[in-house]
Amino acid sequence: MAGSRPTSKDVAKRAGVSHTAVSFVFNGRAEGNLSPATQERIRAAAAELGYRPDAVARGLRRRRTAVIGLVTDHIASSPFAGELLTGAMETAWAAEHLVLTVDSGGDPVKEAAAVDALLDRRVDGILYAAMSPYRVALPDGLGDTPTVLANCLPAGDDRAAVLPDDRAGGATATRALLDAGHRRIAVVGGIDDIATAERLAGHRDALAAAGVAEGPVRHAGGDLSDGYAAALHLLSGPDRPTGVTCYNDRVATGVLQAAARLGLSVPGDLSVVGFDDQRMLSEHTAPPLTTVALPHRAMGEAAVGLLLAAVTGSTAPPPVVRRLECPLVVRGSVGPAPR
Amino acid sequence: MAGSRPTSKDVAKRAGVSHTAVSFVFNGRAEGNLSPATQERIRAAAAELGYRPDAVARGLRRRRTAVIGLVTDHIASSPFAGELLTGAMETAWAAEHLVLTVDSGGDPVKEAAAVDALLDRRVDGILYAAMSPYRVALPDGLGDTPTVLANCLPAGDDRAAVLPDDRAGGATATRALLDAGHRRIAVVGGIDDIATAERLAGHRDALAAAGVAEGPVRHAGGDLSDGYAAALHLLSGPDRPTGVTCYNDRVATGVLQAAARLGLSVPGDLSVVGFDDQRMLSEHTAPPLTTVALPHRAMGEAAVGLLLAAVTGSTAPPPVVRRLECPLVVRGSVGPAPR
DNA sequence: GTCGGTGGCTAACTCGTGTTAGGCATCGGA
DNA sequence: TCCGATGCCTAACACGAGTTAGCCACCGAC
Repeated sequence: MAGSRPTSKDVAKRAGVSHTAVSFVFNGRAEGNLSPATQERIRAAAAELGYRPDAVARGLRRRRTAVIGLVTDHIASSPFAGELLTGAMETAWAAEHLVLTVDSGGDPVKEAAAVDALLDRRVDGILYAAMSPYRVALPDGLGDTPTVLANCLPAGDDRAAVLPDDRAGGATATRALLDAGHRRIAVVGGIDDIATAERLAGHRDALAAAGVAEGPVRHAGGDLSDGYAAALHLLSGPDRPTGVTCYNDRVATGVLQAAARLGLSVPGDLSVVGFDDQRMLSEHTAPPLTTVALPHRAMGEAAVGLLLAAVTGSTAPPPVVRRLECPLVVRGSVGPAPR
Repeated sequence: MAGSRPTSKDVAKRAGVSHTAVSFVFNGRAEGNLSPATQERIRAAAAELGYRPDAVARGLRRRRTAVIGLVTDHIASSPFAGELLTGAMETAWAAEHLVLTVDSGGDPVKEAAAVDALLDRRVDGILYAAMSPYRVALPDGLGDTPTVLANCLPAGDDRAAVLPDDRAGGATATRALLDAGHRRIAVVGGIDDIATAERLAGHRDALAAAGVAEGPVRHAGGDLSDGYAAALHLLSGPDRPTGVTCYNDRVATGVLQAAARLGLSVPGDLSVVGFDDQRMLSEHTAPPLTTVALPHRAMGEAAVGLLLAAVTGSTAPPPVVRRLECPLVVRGSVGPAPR
C-alpha cells in the first residue's frame, strides 16, 4: 500500500468525478469546464492523497518529457564541466525540466550510442558539450531534435552553438594591464589552437585601441613548466615586460614561479594575468591570480535557454553562434606599472 | 516523415505480423513462440526502419525506466562530485541505465522537491550524494524506492550507504611514512569532524602496529594557511618530525610552503603525505604530493551497483554501511627518513 | 473419426495520463 | 410546449509499448 502512488483515478473516485475532471484541474482546463466547487473537491482529494501526475505517462501522451539530454566528452576531468552542468541544470530546473547526462569519454561510438539512448527516452532537446572548442561532427540520428552545442562548433554551420568570446576575453586580459599603466606587455603560452589565435587577436585589439606597441609573444605550450621556461627567458633579458598575459592559469602559475625564482615581486615588479579561472589554482597561488574567467556556467544556462525556447516554440534553435563574455576576476597579481 | 520514429506497429506491418510478435522479438520471448523464419523477417524489418523501442512507453508498461536519479548538494564546487558522477554514470551505462541529476545546492526545500521530481519520473532508484560525510536526513516520500547514500550517513540506520574508509586511509598515510623508515611522525590539520577523528584513529592503528610512539598532533583547521602556520611552528622547534601526514592536500601544500620557507627540502629533510588527492593541487606542488585518494569514483560505482542489484532483485538495498578503500597515490613528497 | 497436444501466431487488455466529441440537465425565450 | 443555448461533466480513444489468454491448424494416437 505504501508502495503505490495514487493515480488520477484514485483522486477521481475520492472526489466523486471522472479522471478526466482531475486531468482538467492539473492542466489548466478547469476554468469554464468545471464548477468552482468541483475544482475545490478535486484539489482537496488530490492533496489528501498526495497525488502528483506520473511524468512517464504524461510524457507518453504529451510527447514531451520535460527532460533535456546532455552529452559531454569529459565530465570528471575538469571543474569546468561541473560548472557547465550546474548552469544547465539550474535553468532547466527553473523551467521544471531535468537533465539526463551521459559522458561519452570522447569515444565517438559511445557518443552515438548515448544520443540514441537519449532519443529513446524522448528527451525534449540535446545539449552537446565539449571540452575543447574544435569543430565537432554530431552523431546523426538526432534529426530535428532541438540541439545546441556548448563550447564547440558544429561541423556544418547548421546547429546553434554557445561559445566563450575568446577574442573579447583576450582584449579584457590585456586591458587589465593597460588600465594599470603597463606599456610593455608580453603574451606567454598557447598552442596551435583556435582559442590561442582568438585571444591573441583580442590582445592586439586592445593594444591598438590604446595605441600601444606590441610586445613579445611566446606561444610556448599550455603547461605550468612551459610558462616557467618561457618566463625565465623573457624576464631575464633586457627591456623586460612589466606585464604578462597568459594562455591559461597553469602557464600563469609557471610565470609566477619564474618571477619568484628571479627575485621579482608580483605585482610589485611584474603583473600577471591568467586565463580560465581554474580556481583550484588561481585562488591558491601567491599572490592569488587575477585572471579572465571562461563562462562555463553561463554557457550551460544559455544553451538550455535556447533549447527551452525551441521546445516551447516547437521550432529548431536558430543555427547561430552565440559568444559569451569572459569576465575579469580581479585578485592580487596585477598592480600599477613600476616606475 | 523524418520527424517521427517508427513504432512496433510499423515494423509489424512491414514484416506482415502483429505488433505482439515484434514485442516478443525485442523481449527475448521469441524462442518457442515464433518460428525462426518469422523472427528473421521481423529483425530485418526493424533494422530497415531503424526501429528502437520507445523507452517512455516501455517504462510506463514495465514500471521500470532504466533511469536512476542522483541528487547531490554541490556538484560544481569540487572535482570530487564529478568523479562520483562519472563512476555512477559508467556503471549505470554498463547496465543500460542513465542518470538523471539534480543539484539541490544544499537547500533542503529544493532537495525534497528534487526527490519528488525524480519520483514523478519514476526513476528506478535514487543515489543521494553529499559533499561532507555528516549524517543526513533524507526527504521523506521516497518510501520503498531503492536508495543509497554516498559519502554520507543516514540519520536513522535504515538505508544503505557508501563511504570512504577514513580510518584505513589514515593508517595508509602513516604507513607510507613508516615504510620509508620515519619514526617521528606528526599530524597536521583537521577540524571537528568525523573524518578527522577516523583518520587520527587510523594513524594510531598504524603506529601501534609498528610499535612506534605517537608524535605531535595539530588539529589546526583545513586550509592552506592553517597548514602553513602549524608547520612553521612544528618544524622550527627542537626534535622536529621527519614525516607529516596532513588532513588534506590544501593543508599539505601549506606544509610544503612552510618547509620551503624554513629551508627544509622535501622529501630530503621532510616527507609529507596529503589526503583527498585534489589533483589540481597535488599534481602541481613542488614536489608533487604523495597523498591518499578519496574513492569518489568508486563510491559512485558501488552505489549504483547496489541500486541496480536492488532494482533487478526488486528488493531494498540492505541498510549497511560499506567502506571503500582510500588508495595511496605515490608522487614525490615522501622519501627515506633522513639519517 | 475423434481427441488431445503442440507449434505459431494474434486479439485484447494494461500501464496513467491527455484530449476530443458528445451527453445530459437546466434555463430562457418564443 | 418545444427549441436552442449554456454549463458541467464523462465516455472513449490515443500515446507505444508489454503481457495474457486463447485461437487455429496440424499432427499423431487410439
